[in-house]
Amino acid sequence: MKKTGAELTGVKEIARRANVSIGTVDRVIHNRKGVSDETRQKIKLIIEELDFQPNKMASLLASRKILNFAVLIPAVSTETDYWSYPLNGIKQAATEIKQFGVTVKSYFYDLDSVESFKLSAEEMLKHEPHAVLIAPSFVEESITLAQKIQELDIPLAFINSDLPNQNNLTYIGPDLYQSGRLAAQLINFTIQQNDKVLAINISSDLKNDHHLLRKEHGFKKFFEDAGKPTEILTLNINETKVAAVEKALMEMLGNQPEIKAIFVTNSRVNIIAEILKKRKRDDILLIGYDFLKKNINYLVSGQITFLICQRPKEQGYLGIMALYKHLFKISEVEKSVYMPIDIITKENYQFYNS
Amino acid sequence: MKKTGAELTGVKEIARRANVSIGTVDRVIHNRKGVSDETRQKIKLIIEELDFQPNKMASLLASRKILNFAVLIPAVSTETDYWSYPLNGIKQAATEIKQFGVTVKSYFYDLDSVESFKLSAEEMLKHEPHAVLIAPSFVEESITLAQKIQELDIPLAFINSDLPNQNNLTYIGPDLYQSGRLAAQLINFTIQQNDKVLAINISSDLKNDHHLLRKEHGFKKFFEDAGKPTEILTLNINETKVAAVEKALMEMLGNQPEIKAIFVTNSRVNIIAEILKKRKRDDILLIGYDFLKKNINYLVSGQITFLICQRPKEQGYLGIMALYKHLFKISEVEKSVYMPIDIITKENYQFYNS
DNA sequence: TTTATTTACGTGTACGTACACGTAAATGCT
DNA sequence: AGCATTTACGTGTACGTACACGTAAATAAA
Repeated sequence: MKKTGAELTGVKEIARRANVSIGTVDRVIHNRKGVSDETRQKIKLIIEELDFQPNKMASLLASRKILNFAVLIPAVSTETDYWSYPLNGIKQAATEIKQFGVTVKSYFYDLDSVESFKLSAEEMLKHEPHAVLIAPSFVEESITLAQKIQELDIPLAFINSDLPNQNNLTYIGPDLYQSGRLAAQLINFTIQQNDKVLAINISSDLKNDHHLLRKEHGFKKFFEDAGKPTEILTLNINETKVAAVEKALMEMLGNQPEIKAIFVTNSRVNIIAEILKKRKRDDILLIGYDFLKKNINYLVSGQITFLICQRPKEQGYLGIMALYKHLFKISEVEKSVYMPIDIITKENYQFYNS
Repeated sequence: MKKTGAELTGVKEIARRANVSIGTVDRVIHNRKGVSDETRQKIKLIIEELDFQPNKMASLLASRKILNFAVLIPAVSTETDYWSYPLNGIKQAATEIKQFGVTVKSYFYDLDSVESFKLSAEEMLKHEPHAVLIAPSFVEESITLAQKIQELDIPLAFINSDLPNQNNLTYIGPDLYQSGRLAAQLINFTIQQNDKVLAINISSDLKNDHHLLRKEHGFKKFFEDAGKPTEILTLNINETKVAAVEKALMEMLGNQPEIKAIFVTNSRVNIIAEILKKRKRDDILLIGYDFLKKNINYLVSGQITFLICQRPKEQGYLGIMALYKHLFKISEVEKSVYMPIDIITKENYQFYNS
């Protein structure tokens, strides 16, 4: 640990070289007025020459900023612990930037209730955050919220799903279409000539679940592009209860005995796995989404072969860090960050620190 | 941006509550002597009560530490650009922690020359780094180096491959055995009853390349555990030139026409891909390692089906950050961090920011 | 008992930047 | 010309911590 000797950088050195006080240098650095064009230019030149980078620690210390970030995401439900992963990422980021004077407060909404979204959003805005991270599950309400946030001139980040043209700072999340294609590719490896493939959407609000449609689209497009004659069937199930799903599934499988692979377009793949296990249908390849405990269990026991996963924890982590980097001017933030599309199997799940 | 009002935290507040000066509090915080046990206890109690966390910015500023990190990794060779990825991660980390007074200097060695390793290591130690990150490719020489580093009481991190019992701060890298198993699992999906599988090791120094052996072991163990009668052949090639590889490969394929899948145990899978393409053997499934440009090209064109990858960039990034977090006491550092084992295909490579 | 040493503290300055305030000089206005 | 305002700076203090230095009191050594 060496000490810094007589430094050749810093506002003091700049001031010395320009024959002005550090106050003037400070004004130039922060683009404040009160400096003659001549002096300003001279100082700017010296800053360039020295490649001066303000000492972040000193700067943060002196400015004693306190920033409050707000997060609006779905609550962890009993049905799925998916949102616990982004939340963990958010918490980790919060821990890391706490020392820089940033607090992160999370607000939750119920995925089954638009009303809860609106209420939580309102509550959040009441606290006048300096930056906002949201998972815009409900399209219309999210647009309304995004516009309010924009009027307040607060940086906004989206995770998990994107909303076009909302002047948001960044979007961090999956490319749904492409993940559907990947599922198709994986299935395509094991499929024989006359096998059929089944895509299943399970959601209590099917028509509004744009996620599922994008994935299904990518899935079908792959086979189309591959020029394969493979028949792709679709099963939409409007309920998430096992009994209802079982009824629909078994009817389909009864009518279509050639089905040899099933693609479930979301994390509810464990419901299908449970049914297949019960019915002893281990001849069917099953592929679905997300690193949930339930799903991992079926991955290990063999009912599920592949899980596709897009780093939910990292989405939360990067979302917060993007806001931080923007506000503290650490670096530029990318408008869109698409997460890698990970493939999880029995043989690599141990190392997936979701 | 709110200002901090009258704070209830900080050494000053602790000093006030304990009826001592901040100097005494400072001594307690840094476990220095010169404080009576009684006072020390009182202050420690108050610190706990307040859950006091020293202001990192102020602390860094006041201590004006300047730390030099040294990195010793293989040079980017013309044959493979693999090491450009860890290097990029290292550079990114360097950029991020530069503002905290850390400089990172990289030293390179030639993977074909033990001598170059020793020379670079010596050169590195001359500069008296405060922390060291190395990729210990040569086992014996690395152990010698690790011991020297330990004597100097400098924190040491390994990436890419581990060396047991070297008192290193952390290891960040792949689990080779398990990645071999994963390759086997992927191949196992498409294999028919009587198909044979070929594992190929390509290295100019086969007997010392412990990486390859670990992977091959995992690969074979999978089939063993699965209780499959699949025959696994092995081909060791001591040269990396296409002509030599081609001769060995074609001879093997000629003798064993039932080979339907090939597993290359390192990034030289592109050599095999080139040969298979030339010989129009697209009936063979090919799987290998690493997100290199050459490999990605064959992934896109279809010769290679899967690439297994263990986030080389992240290894470099995390290695540096681990040293940083340790020295700045940001957080505890894990002894071993195994990277996720990623599967790259034609359908997801676009989003793999290696 | 006197002197030297150790213990247990307090004080002051520094780190590099931010920002409020002060103030000469220049300019504008009537 | 006389006064108000603006321009273009300089100065001082603060941020929270680290650390060197100073010093009174307690203890040990003579």
